[in-house]
Amino acid sequence: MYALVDCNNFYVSCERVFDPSLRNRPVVVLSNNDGNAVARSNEAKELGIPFGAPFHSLKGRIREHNIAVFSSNYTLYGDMSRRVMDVLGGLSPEMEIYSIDEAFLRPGRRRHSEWGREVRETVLQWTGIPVSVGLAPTKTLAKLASRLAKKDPACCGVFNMDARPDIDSILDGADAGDVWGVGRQYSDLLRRHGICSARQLRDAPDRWVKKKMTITGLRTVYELRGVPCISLDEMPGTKKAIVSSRSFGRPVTDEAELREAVAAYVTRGAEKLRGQGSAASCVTVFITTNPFRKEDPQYSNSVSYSLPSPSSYTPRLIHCALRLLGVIFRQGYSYKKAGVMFTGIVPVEDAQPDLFSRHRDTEKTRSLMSTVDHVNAAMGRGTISFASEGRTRPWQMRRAFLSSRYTTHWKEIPVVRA
DNA sequence: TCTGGGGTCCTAGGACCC
DNA sequence: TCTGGGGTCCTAGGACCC
Repeated sequence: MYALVDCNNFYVSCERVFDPSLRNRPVVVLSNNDGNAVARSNEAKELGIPFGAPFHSLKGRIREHNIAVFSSNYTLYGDMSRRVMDVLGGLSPEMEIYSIDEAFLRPGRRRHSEWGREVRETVLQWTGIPVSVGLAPTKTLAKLASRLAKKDPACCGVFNMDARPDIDSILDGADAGDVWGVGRQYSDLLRRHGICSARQLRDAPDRWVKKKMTITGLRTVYELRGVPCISLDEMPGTKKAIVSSRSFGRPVTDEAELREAVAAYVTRGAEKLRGQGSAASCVTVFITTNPFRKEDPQYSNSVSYSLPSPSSYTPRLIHCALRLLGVIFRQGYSYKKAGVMFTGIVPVEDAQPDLFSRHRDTEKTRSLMSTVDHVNAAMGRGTISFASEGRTRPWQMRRAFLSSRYTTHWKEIPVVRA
């Protein structure tokens, strides 16, 4: 038996915890750079604002309906997520944190529906975040169940598929495209073959599914039949690729600014690398102009370099990335985005040094980086930064509607008035 | 002025090995 | 008429997830 616990409109809910005036009001949260709507309150969904709608296309409706708008505040959402997961961890012996706002759990021995209601109430009371709970014999069905828990107000946020005798009609009522693992492409393909509902997908012939949707698709179908094929992953492994990239707040034409941005992205990526005890043996840098500005000349390029020995030493990685940038940078374009990717990731203790190279991570470089990481963790990110990242950073992303970091910064803590 | 930022897995095909 | 058989590794591309 699996449970999927899913935070309702998570980013919006985080904002609402600290600003009760947002309740019952349409709220949207924008992606990085205030680009698109990535979270919407139910009221905003009812106004017909789709997921991913570009902010600039919403301005009329925002004024008209007095919609509250926020920039993404990942410091806040990340910390609220940690709190929710802490609570969930105490309510189940086994847990897989699946995303910032979802976790798979094994319900205890208690009656499942009752347990589900307790989860919901506890998380709400302890964190202020409303969640939905889907219960089913497989993860895929549990995902579906949590959707249904949200859709039907009568189930009060908990949907236990096991307790339902009418499973066929439940699957009849769900689109095949709403099944976990079926995206746009497969959804279109299935529809062309007359498979529209989750039930039709469940009952499709194995051989056909395997041929069209590979082994992954066949697993999904088995899971719809109640045969568990996807197990709980309690210990997510180390990442195999680490990407750090951002769109700029405004077009960037100057190579010096691009160099600052790339250095800053390397710094972030290298922190992540060290955070999981890894080193990277390959660095990739990419830059691109704005593909939406069709009238502008377009250029994008990327280039990789294999390091003589794996590294997680920020200065070395910055040095390497800036040289790569020099290879692909072309004067005369307006750049919109740049990024850095680390691959060939190995555990630090397995990193094979190069016999002939002086450029290798040593005890000294590691302890320097560890000190920097500790200071930044304790005093806030960027307390120690690299000169090449720049000070003013005019290229930084737009975040015009940012709320406070209520839970992680003393100066931004909420004030209670009598 | 204006459109996000991360990740994973699977397969086919080619190079190469004995 | 008939040109082996079995493997590994790597990459690119395509699908998916949040």
